[in-house]
Amino acid sequence: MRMTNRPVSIQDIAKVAGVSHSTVSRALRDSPLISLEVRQRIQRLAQEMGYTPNQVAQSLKERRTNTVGVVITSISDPFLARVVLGIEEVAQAAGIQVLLSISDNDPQREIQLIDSFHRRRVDGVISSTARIDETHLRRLVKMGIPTVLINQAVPGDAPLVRAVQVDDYASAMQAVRYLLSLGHRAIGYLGAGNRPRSNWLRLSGYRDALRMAGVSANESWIRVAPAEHRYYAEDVADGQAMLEALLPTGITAVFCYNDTVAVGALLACHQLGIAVPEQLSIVGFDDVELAQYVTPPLTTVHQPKLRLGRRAMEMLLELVEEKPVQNEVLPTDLVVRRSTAPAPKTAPAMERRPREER
Amino acid sequence: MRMTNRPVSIQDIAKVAGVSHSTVSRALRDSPLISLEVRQRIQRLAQEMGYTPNQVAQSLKERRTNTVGVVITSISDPFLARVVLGIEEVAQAAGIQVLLSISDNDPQREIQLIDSFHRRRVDGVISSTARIDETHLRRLVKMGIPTVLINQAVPGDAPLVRAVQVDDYASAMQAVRYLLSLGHRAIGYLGAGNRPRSNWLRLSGYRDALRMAGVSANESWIRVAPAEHRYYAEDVADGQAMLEALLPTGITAVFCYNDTVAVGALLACHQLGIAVPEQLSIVGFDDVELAQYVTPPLTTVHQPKLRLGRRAMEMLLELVEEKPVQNEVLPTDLVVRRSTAPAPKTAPAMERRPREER
DNA sequence: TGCGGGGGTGCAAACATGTGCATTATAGCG
DNA sequence: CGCTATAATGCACATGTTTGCACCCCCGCA
Repeated sequence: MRMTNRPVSIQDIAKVAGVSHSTVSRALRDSPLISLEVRQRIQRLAQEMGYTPNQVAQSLKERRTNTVGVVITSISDPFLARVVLGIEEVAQAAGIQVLLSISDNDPQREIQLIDSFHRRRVDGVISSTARIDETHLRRLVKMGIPTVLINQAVPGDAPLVRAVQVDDYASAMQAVRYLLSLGHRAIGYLGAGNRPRSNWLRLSGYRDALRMAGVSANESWIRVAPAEHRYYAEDVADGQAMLEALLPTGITAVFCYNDTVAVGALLACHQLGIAVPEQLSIVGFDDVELAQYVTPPLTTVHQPKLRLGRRAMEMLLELVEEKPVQNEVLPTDLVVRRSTAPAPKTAPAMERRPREER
Repeated sequence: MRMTNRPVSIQDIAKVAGVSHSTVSRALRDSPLISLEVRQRIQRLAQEMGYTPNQVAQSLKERRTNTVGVVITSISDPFLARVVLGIEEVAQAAGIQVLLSISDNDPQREIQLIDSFHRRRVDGVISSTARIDETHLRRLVKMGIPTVLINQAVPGDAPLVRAVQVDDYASAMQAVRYLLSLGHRAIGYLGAGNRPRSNWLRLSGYRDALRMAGVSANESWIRVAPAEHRYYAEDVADGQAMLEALLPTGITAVFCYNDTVAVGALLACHQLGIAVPEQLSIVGFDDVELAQYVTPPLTTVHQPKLRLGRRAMEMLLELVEEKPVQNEVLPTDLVVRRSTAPAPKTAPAMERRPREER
């Protein structure tokens, strides 16, 4: 029946108990300096009065907030959702709070977010935004905020910045080699220009796999969605449009930047009456849940999304504790489902037959 | 070239400028009490020294943290992802930070999270967890924390608790009536027991729609996944299993608790060789992105997910400002895609034909 | 010259907590 | 009986910021 709605402080308890606030503070932390009797009385009192320690005061004193800032480009991207889940899991276990912020790939906003994190004195930052530029990183470094990057390039000279990654280049290469092993030669690439780094790495893996197999490069097989596209939801539409534009080149398979683009491609095939995988094989990247549920289920490169998130958080905690920590590269797997098949004997999938009406 | 890595405070600036820290504080907030000359000099100095105000100290003083806690059951649920996006959007615009926590539908953990929010002195809480029980709410109320619930029941006696909702009952009714209008009579229901309230409401809408159409109730048409299932990802498997169990009852259509369950049902049909919508019509709920991308695209009840999130945050802000705020119900739409068709003339979809090999 | 007033600045308290040090009381021992 | 060691508690300061109030200085006016 308190009249004021101000939460109770140790001062309030001290007044009731007839001791000083220091005694209460010590009693609540079970300090042996306080006699057992008083300790128990105060603890009971705190319980009764509904005391909850004020973490902002503690943070001010301890110079540590037990929070980390997490920047992601989109929360609708199922890849990032899994990563965040991994981060959250470790964070909760360690008693630290996640400040989640969404940047929509807007550099302007990213700067604001980083400033906001600094004002709030987060203990560290995890970034899984696609194109953090050097400027932001320098900002973070200058502020002395430990930072872990997920699937991003790590600058050489930054002492408190680490990264967990996946080998985009090698993974792409493995995927394309699998298509080659199925007899495909005319293989397309559908990229995402708004993730410059990973797109470039996957594209390079694709190119080198072809080159090493003796397939002469054909630039018209390669499409990359414009970098201005900022929202995750655009990936599907991009995939559709790019696949349609790619068809006349006579490809028998496509390797896609990610599963979402691949789903777009698949959708275009459905609409154009192209049979997957009989006429066209499709390979994605990420292995998001959706990949299993489309028809046919997607062959794709599995990324250990939960582990990426978990390790990022673990590394960040170690960084905060000033332990030495190394950059890490986690392994991927090619998971073969039903969207890929041996290359058709006949000429490429150019003849469009109208889809049977239902 | 600071040696210490402690961020600069107004004290530090004061020392350099040869004034008191109060003067610096006022100067930085552009107080007319300070002479223009000094004000500008200090502002320039602050800039040079890389000063960033310490928000935790401010929070302590102002008794306001500009943070809100958000509890959701799962981040992988695309419905919640959109809701969170709406929340974030409004929050960022208002300069407040979102503390995101995931409960995995674990009551134990939810209590911990609410305590953690209280310790951190969040200004308010938004909950979109499926089965917050009275206990938690009482806790929040007793702490005097303004709270907005999304798609949850709002207790009558709680002054600082409001809700934004969708009319589950009416929406379900509308969906089932649509199926009835297509000539379906044997209509199944696939539910989710781990969302007791909304599941019950949707089930009731389903029941009443049938009853009002003069279709005699058949309890064997109704399946509800066990309440113990805690993870979002289980929805798909539940949908698959339940549909398979339902088939022998001779239904020609199913209304599903949400799109994810519906996708499970769809998947089961693909595997069992049942043509959708020719042999079986499927209706989902939520209208998540995925609903458009499966084949055939799902007919579903559209929930205004972004708006739910936005309004929740807006209402919370008003609540914090001690303005009067009303509970709200947002409208839904039935969006008809290609997973529904008139009821087949022939007997129900019982004859399973093997799926053609590919 | 003395006084009032106003512009400009500093002091100190407050927010809630933690902790080194001083202080008090008590008991034990020479 | 007095001194010292020890147990138990309070004082005061620190964290970084905001703000009411007091203060100082100078100018103008009587």
